Formats: sequence, C-alpha cells, structure tokens
Amino acid sequence: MLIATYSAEYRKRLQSATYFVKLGSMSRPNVFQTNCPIARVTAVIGEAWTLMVLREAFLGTRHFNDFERQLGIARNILSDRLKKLVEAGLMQRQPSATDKRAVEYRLTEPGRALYPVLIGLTQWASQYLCCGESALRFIDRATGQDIAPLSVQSQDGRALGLKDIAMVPGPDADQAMEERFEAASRAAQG
Amino acid sequence: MLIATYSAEYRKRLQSATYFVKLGSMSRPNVFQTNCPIARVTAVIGEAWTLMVLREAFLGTRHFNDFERQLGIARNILSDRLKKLVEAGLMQRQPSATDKRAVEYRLTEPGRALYPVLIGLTQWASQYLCCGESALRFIDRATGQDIAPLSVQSQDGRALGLKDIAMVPGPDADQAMEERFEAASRAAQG
DNA sequence: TAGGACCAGTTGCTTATTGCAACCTATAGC
DNA sequence: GCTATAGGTTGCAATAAGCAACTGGTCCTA
Repeated sequence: MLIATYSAEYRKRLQSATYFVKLGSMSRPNVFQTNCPIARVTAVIGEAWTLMVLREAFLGTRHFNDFERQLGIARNILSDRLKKLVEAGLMQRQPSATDKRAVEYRLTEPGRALYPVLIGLTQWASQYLCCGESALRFIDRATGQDIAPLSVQSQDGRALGLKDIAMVPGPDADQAMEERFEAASRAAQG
Repeated sequence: MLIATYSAEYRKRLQSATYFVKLGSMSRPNVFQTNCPIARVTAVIGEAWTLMVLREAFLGTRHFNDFERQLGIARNILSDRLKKLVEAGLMQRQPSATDKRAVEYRLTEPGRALYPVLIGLTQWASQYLCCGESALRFIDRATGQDIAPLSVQSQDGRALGLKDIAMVPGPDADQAMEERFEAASRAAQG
C-alpha cells in the first residue's frame, strides 16, 4: 500500500527520460527507459555511496552528520544521495520533534524491503571477499543462531539453483526482450 | 574451493589501500579498508555499469561486442569493467577455441553465486519500481510456477523479518564496530 | 592470396561527477 | 548575547564517464 502512496507520482518520473538522464553517470536514456528491473534498480541505488548510505540507515543512523562521520562521505554527495533516496521513496525526511535544527532520515517500507538484498550482498561478500571472516554476522534473535544463507526457493520451499530457474518475459516485455530470454534460457542450460 | 584459487592473491590486493583507492570514484581508503562486507562489495560491484554487465552475463552474453550492443555502454568503460570483474574473480576471460579473434567472458563460481542477490534486486524493483509489471519474471523450470519471493530464513526454515534478526560483530570486528552494533540493535527494535 | 568485414580492444578529447574546504542559516544552550 | 551544533550550499580542482576514431589481428570470400 505504501507503494501506492509514492508510485503514482514517482512512476511518471521513472518513465520520463530526463529523470534517468540525470541519474548516476550512466546518461543513456535508452537503457533506463527499458523496463528491465536491474536497469531501474541501478538508476535508484547504483550510484556511488548510495548502498553505503542505505547500510548506515539499516544500522540505525538517522542524522546527516552521523552519516557523514560514519561513512567519511563528502557533505555535498551525502546531501545529494539522501535527496535522491527520499525522492525515490526509499527514505523519508522528517524534521525532529524535539530539536528544530535536526532532521531525521528513516527508511520507508520500500527501503526496508531491500534488506534481503543487503543480507545477500553481505553473505556473498563475507564468503568471497572477506574469506569467511567478516566484521558482521546476522543472527536469529529467537535462537541466537546464524541465519541461513539466502536461497532462491520455489513456491513449495525447494531450494532452486541457477539451472533450476528460467527467466521469462513479463507483461511489459517487448519482442526484442522475448528473443533474448530464449537465448538466455539456452545459455543457462548449457 | 574456487574461493581458494583466487582469494590468495586477490585478498592481498583487497587489503592494500591502493587497490581500493583506485576502485570506483570513492577514493576513501579508510572506508574500504574496514572489513564491512557492504563496503567491500561496493568496491567490487558498486561502480556504474558493473551490475548491468553482470546481468548481461547472467543472460548468457559472452562477447565484448554483444555486451556493448545490448547495454549501449561505451567501449572503454566496458573494457574497464570486464577487466575489473576478471581481476576480482567474478568473471573469467577465455580466448575462443573456434575463433581466434573472439574472447569469451563467463561468470565464475563466485560470480554465479551472486544470483540470489540479482534475483532479490529484480523482485524488489519489479514490486517497487515497475509497479508489479516488469519485463522479467523468474519461473521454476520444474513446475513453470513463479519462484517464491526471496526471504531471509533461520536455520530451520522460518521466515525472518527485519526485526527478527540482529547484526552482531564478527571475528574481524573492532571495538568501534561492536559499539555500533549495539546501537543498531536498539534502533532495529524501536 | 588480396580485400573487406569482424572481433576486441585503445587513444584522445569533451563533458559530467566526486572530493574538499569554506561558508551560510537557523536553533540550542548557557 | 555568545558560542556550539545541525543541516545544508557553493566554488574549485581532480577524477571518471561518453563519444568517435583508430589499431592489430583474424576470418571469409573470390
């Protein structure tokens, strides 16, 4: 439902070329006007520092100066990223109730919905970039155990590997996209 | 085991400041020398276009010119990103056996291990950026059904929300990091 | 076996982004 | 009032991306 609150307006901008042209350094409207979700997600969280800002937000940071201190990010860049995250509906900007100078940046529902991705990235990096020993672990509060590695599953809960799944064109796919999926499907099999 | 094949050499570079300083535009060694997995993953796949190149690779693209055509990426940037992905061990570069002009870029095991993340991003974007109707769906080959939404789970398969999990310092965490997690833990509860 | 097309890049130039420091406005606290 | 703090903005130098043209091999056809 929160989707509905921001998507009506936001969707228009997503579909206008000028918006994407200004996003990130990838000024290729043709790429971002496709409805490939990865292209769109790149436009929204693909810029330098954006993922780190989100990580900070998940760690509970809410204030401009705290983001700056924790990340060592330049203030103008931080300002820009927070603005874009708010625009994109991932975070909300709220003047503090107790201190009129202060502003609080918090994740919205769409923003929080990214946490499986953040966890997936963390698990991947811990395994492949930190050689299994990172500074960060996730545990299940109820049991204290490490959480399970993120896995792709079927509706009935079977774990699915890369070869068990297929990409198929969705409702918005065009002809070129459909042809690509057939090629991709063959490639995945081989 | 494939980890072992590239990590011995790669790990050294990961730990040297100069490597990170040159990665992306975020020339802040202090950030990337931390062992925060998100910081590291940003260094490796956070640059503009890198995620798109990976998406292409998952779609079965293997040749330089095909990446260029499908993405509309500048050739020098593509060259740079492929080089870095190979260096980082996510892709491998192999001269074609049948055509001596051609080169094949393929995902390695560490690269393929990113697919849950790609799927998570796709599902998130489809829901929040494409309003549920994207050009791309994933189905279970065995049944033809859509796959399940990516979920974070406990060891025994319970679905875990953001509030059911806690971040705790791992083996490589320092004092400052430990203090942060306590703050983060409190923030997640509230 | 000469000529053209094709693959995988590289080079040089222009434009857009980032990093850094200094500055600004409004509020808080004493 | 005076100083410190919060959340920015502005201008300038350094860096990265976008674009077109060029290179060095290899394939293919006549």
